[in-house]
Amino acid sequence: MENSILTPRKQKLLAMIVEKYITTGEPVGSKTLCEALDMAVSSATIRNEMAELSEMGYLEQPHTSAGRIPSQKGYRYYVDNLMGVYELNEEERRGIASWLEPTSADPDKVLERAGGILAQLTNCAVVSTSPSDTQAVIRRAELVPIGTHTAMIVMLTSAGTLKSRVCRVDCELTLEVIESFYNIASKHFIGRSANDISTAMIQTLAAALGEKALLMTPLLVALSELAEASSRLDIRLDGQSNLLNYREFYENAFELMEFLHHSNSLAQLVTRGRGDTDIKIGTENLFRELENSSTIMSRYFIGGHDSGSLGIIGPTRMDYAKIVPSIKYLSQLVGSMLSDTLDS
Amino acid sequence: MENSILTPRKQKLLAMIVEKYITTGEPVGSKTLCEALDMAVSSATIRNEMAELSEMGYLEQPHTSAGRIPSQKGYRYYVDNLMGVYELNEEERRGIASWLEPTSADPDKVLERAGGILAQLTNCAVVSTSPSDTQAVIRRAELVPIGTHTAMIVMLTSAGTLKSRVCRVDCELTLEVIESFYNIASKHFIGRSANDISTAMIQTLAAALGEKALLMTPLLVALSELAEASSRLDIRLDGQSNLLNYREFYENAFELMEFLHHSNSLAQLVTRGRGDTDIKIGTENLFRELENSSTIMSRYFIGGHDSGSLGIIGPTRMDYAKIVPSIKYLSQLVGSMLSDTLDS
DNA sequence: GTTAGCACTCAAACAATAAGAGTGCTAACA
DNA sequence: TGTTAGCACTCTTATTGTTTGAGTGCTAAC
Repeated sequence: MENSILTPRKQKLLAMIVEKYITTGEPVGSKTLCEALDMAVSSATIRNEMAELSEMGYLEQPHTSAGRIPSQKGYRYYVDNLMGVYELNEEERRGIASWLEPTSADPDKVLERAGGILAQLTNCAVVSTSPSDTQAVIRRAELVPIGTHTAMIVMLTSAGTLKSRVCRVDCELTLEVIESFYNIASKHFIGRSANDISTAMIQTLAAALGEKALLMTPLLVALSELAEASSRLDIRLDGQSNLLNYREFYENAFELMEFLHHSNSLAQLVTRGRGDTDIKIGTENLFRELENSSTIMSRYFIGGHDSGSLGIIGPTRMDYAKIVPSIKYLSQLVGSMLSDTLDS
Repeated sequence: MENSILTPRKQKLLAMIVEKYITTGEPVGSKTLCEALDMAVSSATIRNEMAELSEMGYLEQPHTSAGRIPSQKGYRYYVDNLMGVYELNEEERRGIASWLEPTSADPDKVLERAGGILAQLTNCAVVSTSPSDTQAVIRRAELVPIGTHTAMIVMLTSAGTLKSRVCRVDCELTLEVIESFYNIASKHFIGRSANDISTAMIQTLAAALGEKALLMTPLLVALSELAEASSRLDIRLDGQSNLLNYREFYENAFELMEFLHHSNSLAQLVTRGRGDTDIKIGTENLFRELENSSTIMSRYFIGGHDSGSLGIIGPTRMDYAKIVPSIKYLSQLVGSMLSDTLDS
């Protein structure tokens, strides 16, 4: 981007400050830097440079007599221009793979396992979504009688999501009712995209049924609820408690945790990233609750199609250089495992 | 129980101390008690009584110059003998009911809603289990082809739990394969209790299949995994973040949260209580992670059958007198709602 | 452009003090 | 015998002042 603005030495300093701060969590001062530095340059010079970096907005100071810590802008510059693209070595790759592979082929199980691994690897909270497919259509809709007045409605989409709901009808579940359920389902639901099912449509449908409507309404409502549920993202959350280990979250732990359990917000978070792997730092996340957090979101692909997300939420002070390749590798692995089972 | 040991005045004092401490969170001293007390008795007398209560193990002192707080034994005595059985008034009952009722009949939705309400009402973490039935048998087992080599196996039990798993077979999913799946399923799975399906049984089954075994094995494995999953309790957790608001959990927040996400432990917790509503205080919970917590677990009944749990986890310093009736009422409400839909 | 040196700032650590809460004990009292 | 007043004692908490050390910014010399 605008890396021409920073001299090579400033770049090197900024990188060192970021990396040092990431590992120690303490503001880093000119002396520390000077020692850890091979360039034969005195702490005074470094101080000058740091003063300039501060003025430019890349660093900030908790208080006058403390060292510097990277500002949000500093992290951003580091991530965009300075961060070494660390490659996982063979051993690490194998480690991850051997953890993931013995899982059963089931997508949910794969993601559960992947979430666990990533949480452990990064010490952050992990968010992931089940494979989703905007092209998906409703493939089956079944009514399974549970009692004389109770039925379970099951809906299966072509994307492989299965949702069910138990519902109760006021009259007895006669064969006739069941039959007309199947008629309606196959006529108006099967083959349609789950997004197309609106409450308006349900209402017109019910109206058209005339007197039979009373019996069928709860079933239709269940169907539309299921359609709604099928079209909504299934979001997994793993390793949330990891975040409780970071000082920076002590104060607002409650708010942060509440936020994580609020799946609406998570859905926005997860769908927003464009690009293969998307890093958002601090307020770039737009959610007030995340202003001290960074998120790294990555997409996985099934048979070449963009199908889901895998990412983490952690403190801005995180080891981007190590975490990014882990996420990339893992989401690629997840993608290929799911492709094996789903793409055929 | 052994309430004969405590004089009426000691009982009254203990009750007051517990209640005061519950609301303020501060150790309570003799003077405070004396003021809040109608009995015409001086602080000195109260001090004598408190000293005795301490000696008997009902109270403890954080440090010499602090007031007293109830010990675990003190809480226990309070709960067993002193606690007023507070009755929810009509308004409160209606409030809870009106929050719960508009939910759809689906058990999972009902419990989700109930969990939310209880979490808000008690400011604790809420644990609940879906209706389970030890008598339940496998009712349907279906194979839905997803691709040429991939199938979704769906299992439905008579208790109304639906589980599914995607799995992959090495050969093409011909009609023949599907047919023999149904043969095996209806012969060895349908009508059986999920508990009866063991890996040993799967192995003998596979052995008996001879050369067809290779194709069928992944399907059989999936079936047994599903049986296992169906027989396991489905545990919901709500309002976990509430616990982050209590001072007493600040230090071990991470461990506590980890514990809550460890469903094995939760399952033990939830199944252990005998009796209608079961209160466990501190170390009575047997889990090290809960030694500063109390749990209140209640069962709900569907059509007269003990079917599931609803309970909370919170600090030992909780308002037992108010929480107990809330839980009781709510679980009774849940029971009757679920009976309406499921028992027929 | 770099460096040494120095005065300056500020947080963190420490010690000393004071204030206050609450206790236990004793001796007197009903 | 149970109750009470009084008092010395303990221990926490808050406050204040002091010291220490890290780190800075600036200046003048190289």
